[in-house]
Amino acid sequence: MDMRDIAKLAGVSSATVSRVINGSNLVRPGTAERVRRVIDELKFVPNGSATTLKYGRSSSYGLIIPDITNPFFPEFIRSFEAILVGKNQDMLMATTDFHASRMQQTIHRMLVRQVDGVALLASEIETGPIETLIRNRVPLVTMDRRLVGRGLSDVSIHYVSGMIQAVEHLKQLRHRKIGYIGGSAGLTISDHREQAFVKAVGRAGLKVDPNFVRVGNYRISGGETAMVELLEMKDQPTAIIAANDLTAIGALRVIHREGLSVPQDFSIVGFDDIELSDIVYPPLTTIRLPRHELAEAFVMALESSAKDPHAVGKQYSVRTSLVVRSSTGPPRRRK
Amino acid sequence: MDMRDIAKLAGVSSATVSRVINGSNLVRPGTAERVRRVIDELKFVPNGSATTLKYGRSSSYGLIIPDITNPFFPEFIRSFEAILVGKNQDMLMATTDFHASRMQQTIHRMLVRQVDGVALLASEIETGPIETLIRNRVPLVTMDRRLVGRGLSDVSIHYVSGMIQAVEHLKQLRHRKIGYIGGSAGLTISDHREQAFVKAVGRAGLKVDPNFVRVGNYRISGGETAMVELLEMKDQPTAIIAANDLTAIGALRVIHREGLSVPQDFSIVGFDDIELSDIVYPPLTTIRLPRHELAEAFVMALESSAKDPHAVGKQYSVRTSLVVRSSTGPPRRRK
DNA sequence: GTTCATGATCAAAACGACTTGCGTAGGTGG
DNA sequence: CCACCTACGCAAGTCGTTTTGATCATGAAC
Repeated sequence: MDMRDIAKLAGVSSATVSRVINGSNLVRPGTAERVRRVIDELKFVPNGSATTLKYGRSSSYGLIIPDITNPFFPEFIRSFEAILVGKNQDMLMATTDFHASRMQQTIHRMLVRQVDGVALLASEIETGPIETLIRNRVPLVTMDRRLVGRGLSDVSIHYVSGMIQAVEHLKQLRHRKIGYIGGSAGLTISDHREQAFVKAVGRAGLKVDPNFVRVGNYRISGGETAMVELLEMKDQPTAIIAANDLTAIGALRVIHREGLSVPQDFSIVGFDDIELSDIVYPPLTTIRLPRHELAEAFVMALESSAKDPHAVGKQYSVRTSLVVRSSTGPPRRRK
Repeated sequence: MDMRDIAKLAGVSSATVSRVINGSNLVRPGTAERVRRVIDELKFVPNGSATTLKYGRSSSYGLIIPDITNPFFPEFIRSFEAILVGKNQDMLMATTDFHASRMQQTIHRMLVRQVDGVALLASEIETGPIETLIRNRVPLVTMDRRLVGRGLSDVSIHYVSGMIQAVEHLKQLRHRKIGYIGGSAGLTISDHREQAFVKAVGRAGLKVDPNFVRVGNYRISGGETAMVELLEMKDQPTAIIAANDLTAIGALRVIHREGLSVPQDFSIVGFDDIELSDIVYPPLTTIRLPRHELAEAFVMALESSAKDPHAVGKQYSVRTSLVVRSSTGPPRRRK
């Protein structure tokens, strides 16, 4: 069943049917009504691939994330999709599971599908895939890469703002020795977060003890091993900021397992503010990364680049801020 | 850039390029190599919409879920997507957020995109959308609806098997009064779970006290309110089975908040076995719903229906089984 | 009653990949 | 040297929608 069938049954040409569907005002109301009735009756749905073929645009965006199991992403996706639905755009989602080959494959599939743009939230970005996109004039929006170019925008996260609030908060509680458990080594995103920590501590007039800075892997397990290491040290921090909430939760678990308590023995600050952070015990003080604003920035960037793929992209920024819950408090006076 | 450009540059015809891309053996290796080089150099990607238009199939499946924020779904999606990637199929994901209008819209968009089939994991299924799909000969696979037909398959979850294990486990621990916190009222999926509970309790030779059976909403909040109600009763169950893990976690939180402990005061059994259930304190004994097998069943059903959309679908089934952790134990002798 | 404007509609071309039947040039085997 | 095969080229047609310049109808103005 195609538009011509509809046209025949409604006694018009396929051009008129097209006009009705697309809301052109060059059709008499009566004719439009007649056409619409036939469409409803036959439950006709236009063939999108024909339109895509004609226009070279599919009214869909690709979304690439590393790991949908990290609760941060579903919360982002929900906002992202909701915004797109409102604009009659589809979402083609793919996860890389941290494999470069998956990334290549994914991008290829998105090109085949003629997506109007790609949102890339995976951090293990190599130049190859990016070039492929640029070459095919598909706008790309990255996260926290801080590089823009033709058809290439970036949404960076302003870690420092929230980090300063967090350190300030801990300082007021009289913490002086603040530790940090980072993300996976070798990712620029991990560097950014750590730099923000260092900067914030410096601004608070405190010192960063390199021994108190550990690496993690953005997952619970990473927080656990790092915390175990910290507990083995003679000199220990009294407060710990983690690169994300899962890492903080990992630290939390180890602390509890050792019979210690939060925030009496350690104050813990997470990062992201995933829903989970309000559920664990004690509810996590954390630096909130607003998912909805992030999604909005991505969509805005995608749209503006899709409109003019030739233009140079923009740099967007999303601020972070502290959410105080119960995992932070004054340090216990140690012996 | 299209196939003809490649053809020109490689000094062959577009037919040969097509043959190379699709791996026909009617091309001399040398020629194929030459063509491939040009493709790589120009980073040419064939236009999928042209192919889709020609063949009426898009090599992509739709996936509709109610709420991506429920950790059950990301874990499912990961498996589902991984399987599809292996088959060179794309996934078009959409969430309904429990709105019927979103569902309609979503299905319409999937029809426009010419998906080869739809996996519907949302429970608030009305007949309208389903009919639309069937009318357009798009295979549909539902979850736990237990109805099949032309182009309509179903993957049901064998709740009873795991439920019997759970009740048996509790019985051996000497629990006699087992409560149940269900899912949202009015969903067939909630009925199935509750029926499985009733059946399992009956088979264990125990009785179901209607006062011990409460409704929830598949979220933490539902588990909380139901648990509050249970705690207000004079006669209380010693063990509680929940319709899903989030519900169980909600119950857990209330119990802790009241200064009681698990499993000393209450044994708690969840359902699903989301990753979270191993993270909360105490780690949750739960009835595992194997996500990967579920995803496999869905893909299998989709493929078989896509191959022959005219045929009557099949009924698939996925078994559940108990995972014992630390939230269950012998009941404390009460005063 | 003719002309003109204008609004409504039509017919045909275009988008890009793929197939297909046929043709052909070159090479191989008998 | 004939027959056969292989590896391609060529050209046309297909998928369904949108756009275009053209055409038709209607009514108003003269």
